[in-house]
Amino acid sequence: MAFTAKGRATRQRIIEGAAGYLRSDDPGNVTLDDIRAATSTSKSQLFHYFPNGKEELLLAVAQYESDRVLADQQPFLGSLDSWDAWEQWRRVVIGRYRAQGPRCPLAALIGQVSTVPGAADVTASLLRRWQEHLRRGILAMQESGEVAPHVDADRTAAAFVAGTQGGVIVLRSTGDTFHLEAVLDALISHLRGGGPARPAAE
Amino acid sequence: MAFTAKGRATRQRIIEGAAGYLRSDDPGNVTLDDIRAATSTSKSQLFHYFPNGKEELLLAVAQYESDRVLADQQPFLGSLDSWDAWEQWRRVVIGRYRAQGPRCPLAALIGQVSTVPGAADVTASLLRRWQEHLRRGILAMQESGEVAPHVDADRTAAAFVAGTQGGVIVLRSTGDTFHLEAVLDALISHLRGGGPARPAAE
DNA sequence: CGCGGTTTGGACTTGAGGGTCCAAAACCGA
DNA sequence: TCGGTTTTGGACCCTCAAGTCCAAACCGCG
Repeated sequence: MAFTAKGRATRQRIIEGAAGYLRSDDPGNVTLDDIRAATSTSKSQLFHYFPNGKEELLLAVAQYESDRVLADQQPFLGSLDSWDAWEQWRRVVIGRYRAQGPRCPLAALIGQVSTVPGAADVTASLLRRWQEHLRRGILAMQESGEVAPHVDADRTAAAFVAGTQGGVIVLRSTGDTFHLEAVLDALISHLRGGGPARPAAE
Repeated sequence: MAFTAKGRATRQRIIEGAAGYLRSDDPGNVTLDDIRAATSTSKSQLFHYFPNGKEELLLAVAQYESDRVLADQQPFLGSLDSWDAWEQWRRVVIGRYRAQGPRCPLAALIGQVSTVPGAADVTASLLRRWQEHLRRGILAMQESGEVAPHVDADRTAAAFVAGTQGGVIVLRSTGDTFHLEAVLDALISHLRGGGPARPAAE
């Protein structure tokens, strides 16, 4: 089972080719033949590099795609330490998803392998990393006094994650970013405005 | 093609049976045989009542389920005219989805028929009705002076829709309602706190 | 050059599942 | 009761796609 350099290159080519295929035109159901065609490989190669078949292959692609999701939000996501950075981040997120349109390769993938146990892990891990970046950003803002100290950073980060996800979901069925923008604006403004449930006697 | 009373009853039994089956244990892929088993019908009945086959059947089930989504949030969703109503609504939503757990019959359905054109319509229609209820609620709150008049009701309603969707999505992969609660709290508190981007010179 | 391995091509098998069809049963109005 | 219509059962067909397998090509190495 030791792959040579050539072997590893082929494996990678399969993953990237499959990812590209998924990103191109909405492919209701992906078949191994589609992937074969998109990557100019043979059936035996697919099973050679992914012995557990389609499941394993799609999971690898999902992993690959999920890394891109966060990478695409950099460098802003990594240093949300000023209101300007937050605005930039918002811009990048909206731009990215507007460009992507109703197609979401990751969602499509997860949909196809939702039955296998590993799929949930990929999603969960992505969400966790995403949320962690946001949490750090909020903490940084608190340290520099731009966000009120009583804000629960983790919970607010969770709200951002949920909001973004929801915006993207809605985008998938409506095709426009109105909801995504609305929820991001609401949450950022909420963050600016001093956090949850200010005591009445403030 | 005119169904008698008995026929209509059978058709309905199929829809409800299929919905029940989808709601029960996570059924990766639904097959007509699954539905047959779950509803004690024969193949010919399925095609008799849904001439376009699986597609049409699942779409009908999706429609049925999507009506339930809103019905489950009543009566609160229909009269969000006090902070108390909003809190009750929040409670009901969270309770419903907590009970549902990571399974989302509607999402599962849409996933299966995402290729057929009608599927997007079912989702879009559901989201539109949902948002409209929220919008009315916000307007009512503005009329009674509980929400600042400069809040954009439609946009804020959109933020709620996106947030809720996202919370549910995250719930699907983590299994708990932390994110859903966080985003709902953030948005409600945002609403209470005076809305988006208050002019600096207020 | 020959010998181990890895890599590749592609024909073949297999099974699942959607959809068709016909005939039997039940139903209903006259 | 009778004839037409609706409803139901279930055997059958047919396609599509995952997975298997074997042999050929390739590649490095002594």
